[in-house]
Formats: sequence, C-alpha cells, structure tokens
Amino acid sequence: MQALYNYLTTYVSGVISDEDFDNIKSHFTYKQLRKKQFLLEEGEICRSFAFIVKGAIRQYCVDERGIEHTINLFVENWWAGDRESFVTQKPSAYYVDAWESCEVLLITREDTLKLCSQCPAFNELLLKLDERSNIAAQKRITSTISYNAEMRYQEFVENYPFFVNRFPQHIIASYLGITKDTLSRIRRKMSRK
Amino acid sequence: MQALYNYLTTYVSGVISDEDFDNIKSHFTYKQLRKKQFLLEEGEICRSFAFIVKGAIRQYCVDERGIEHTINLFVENWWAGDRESFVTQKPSAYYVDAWESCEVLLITREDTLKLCSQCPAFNELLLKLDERSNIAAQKRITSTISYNAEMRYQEFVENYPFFVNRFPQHIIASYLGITKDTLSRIRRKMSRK
DNA sequence: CGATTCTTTGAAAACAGTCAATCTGTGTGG
DNA sequence: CCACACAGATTGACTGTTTTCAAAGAATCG
Repeated sequence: MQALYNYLTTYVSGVISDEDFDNIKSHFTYKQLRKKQFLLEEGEICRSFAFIVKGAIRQYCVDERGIEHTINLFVENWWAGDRESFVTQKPSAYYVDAWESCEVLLITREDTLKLCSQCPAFNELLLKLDERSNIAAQKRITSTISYNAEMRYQEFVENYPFFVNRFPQHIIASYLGITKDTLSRIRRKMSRK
Repeated sequence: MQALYNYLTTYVSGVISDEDFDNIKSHFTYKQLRKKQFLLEEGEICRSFAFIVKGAIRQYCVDERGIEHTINLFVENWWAGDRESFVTQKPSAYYVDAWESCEVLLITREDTLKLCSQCPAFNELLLKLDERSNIAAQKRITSTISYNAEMRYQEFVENYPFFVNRFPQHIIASYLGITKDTLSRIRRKMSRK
C-alpha cells in the first residue's frame, strides 16, 4: 500500500490525511498475478481496476482472423483494465493479462464512485487520471493517423523507452498497428543509419 | 444557456438547483464564430473550452508537408478545444476552427477548476465527460490499429452517421488517416456491392 | 538439451499514397 | 441570367509501403 500512498501524494495537490488514506486503503484488495494470468477476458465485465505495484500488463483484442491488437501497455504506477467496460459495466471487448508476474491493488467501480464522493483527494486523482489518459490517447491518435510506421516507431521509442526492453517486438508492433515483420525491417533500416 | 441546462440534466444524476445553475452559467461566455474562424491556432494556449450550442467544429494538426490531419470533429452538445493544452496550459500543437458558423459557450480552465470544487454536479459532469472521451478515444485507437481503410470507414459511417453529411469527404478521410483519393475509391467499391 | 518463444528474411501480393487531370455542384458578382 | 471562380469529388497511371506466408535463425528457460 506504500506504493499507492506515494502515487497519491505525487498526483494530488493537497496533503492526504491519515483518515483519508485509511479510507482509501480499505477499498483496495491486494492480488498477485502469475505471468499470462488474465485480469479480464473478452465478454467479462471489468468489475475492478488494477493499480500496478509491480509488473507489466497488456490490454489487447483479438480480431476475426485471430490476430491480437495491443490497445495498451501498463507498468508500475499505472492503472490497468478496460475503461469502457469498467465505466459501463457491460461485457468487455478486450483481454487484459499479466505480461510479467504482477502485484496489483484492485478497486471495484462501486468503491471508486463511493470514494469519489467521500474523499476530495481521490476525486481529484480520478479527474487527473482521466485527463492524462485523454491526453495520451489524443497523442496516440495523432501519431497513428499522421505518420507512417517508421516515424511512429521512432516516436514510440522516444516517448516510451521503458517499454522497449520490457515487451517483445511483436507486441510493440501490434501496439503500433503494424506487423512484427514490418517492425523488424524498420529496425534494420534504422540501425544501418 | 438553455442548451447547456438541458445538456447538464441529461449527464448529471441528481437535480440541478437554480443557484447551482446560476453559478455555472455565470462562468460561461457566449460567442459566435463565423465559418473558418479559429477558436485556437497552433502555438496558442487553449485558454477556454467551448460547449457547442450550434454548429460544427474541427480540430486538426498540420504536418511538415503541410497536410492536415483531423484529430476530432465536434457538433452540437459536444465540447471543442485541445484537451492537452487546456489541461497543461502550454502551447497547442493543434488548430481548432469552425467548419460551420457556430454558437458556443466558453469557459476558462481556471473557472472549470473553480466550478469543480464549488459544485458537485459540475464535478460529476466533468468526470463523466472525461470518461466518455476516454472510451471514444480507445475505440478509435482500436479501429485505427486493427482494421484497414475500408473497414474503418464502414465503422465510421455506422457510429457517426451524423458526421457523414456534415463534413466533406476529404475531412472524413483525414479523420480516418487516409487520403481523399483512397476514400473516394473505397466508396465506389462499396456502392458497387 | 529440447521446447518454446521471439526475430529475421525473401519474394509475391495487396494496399494505400501521389500527382495531375477532369468532372461536379454551388454560389457570387457583373 | 450567365460566366466564372471555387471547393469538392472522381479517376487513371504510377510509385511506394505494408502485409502475407513460409522458412530459418537466435535467444531463453526449464
């Protein structure tokens, strides 16, 4: 829970009282995930969101041809889950699983809303989180519709260097919307320069 | 302001008192935009977000070759602006302009935060807005990285039929990350079926 | 060491972009 | 009312990029 406390203090403007943190704390449950274990499978409802204390998590969907498309990558101090299903409480179109073995803190949708109304600090956290998530999504959309594969990969390496050695190339390729073969060729081309 | 009131009541769970709405109202300023008029230009800080009472607005960036890439399209009862610059109050990388002549209600970042802490209903609105925006962005990312141009266009027509006759094809093409020529060929191919 | 997963590579095919020309519809000013 | 400009849409020929598929080569792990 120390990780959550540290996280909160860096993202919330005011001080967080002991009572507040005790309250927040009480709504989270600790869970360990083995490598490849699912946090969420397609068709399930995303009951809980996961704050990642340790590990790496991937969100992806599978198309009609069986090809996986990586929607999001998450590491320590990020939140993993399917926002859409979490908010609507309807079946998800995505899988979320542990790429590395993980330690996470889970909170349900209900408890999120409860905490939001009880605790201004938590409310502030959620607002900031959503804002940051929106900004990141907008940047990714801009990159995806504006640039070719090579430029997108370059930008990815600059913005998310910590992902590059943590996920294999075929996953990064699917995050960028290209095939592993194309990414391999792009890397060869770039290394020749 | 009636449009704003109607909008609030559909997105907020509780009733909105007259005092609350008077307070909210007082932080918005009415503005008319001529067709092609800029709400925001690249390099400027997005001081205000715009609630659209009437009209259609486009957010786009321009790459080093001078090509425009449409990031977002907005119509009545949506919010227009550059979220990133609005939140960070740093210079924007985007243009936001009126595609049709518009009537909008503007609110500054400062007033947004003020209202948020003063008025739970407004706070709830912002949270829901950010949630919805995140969901829409996630869907768009999924579509862009998973499907080819034809499928993306089909999905676009299904999800946003009201955009199809309101923006010209070359703008819809740039929203989808393809050229107007390709979109024209896709449409011909689809109409033959 | 064997199994598994990840990466690289080549050749052909599919897909999308480029550029220039033409066509269409709309509206404006003379 | 016509002529014209203007913005948008279409098309063809060509180029460039990315995918596909299959095979082989590396790296990792129990």
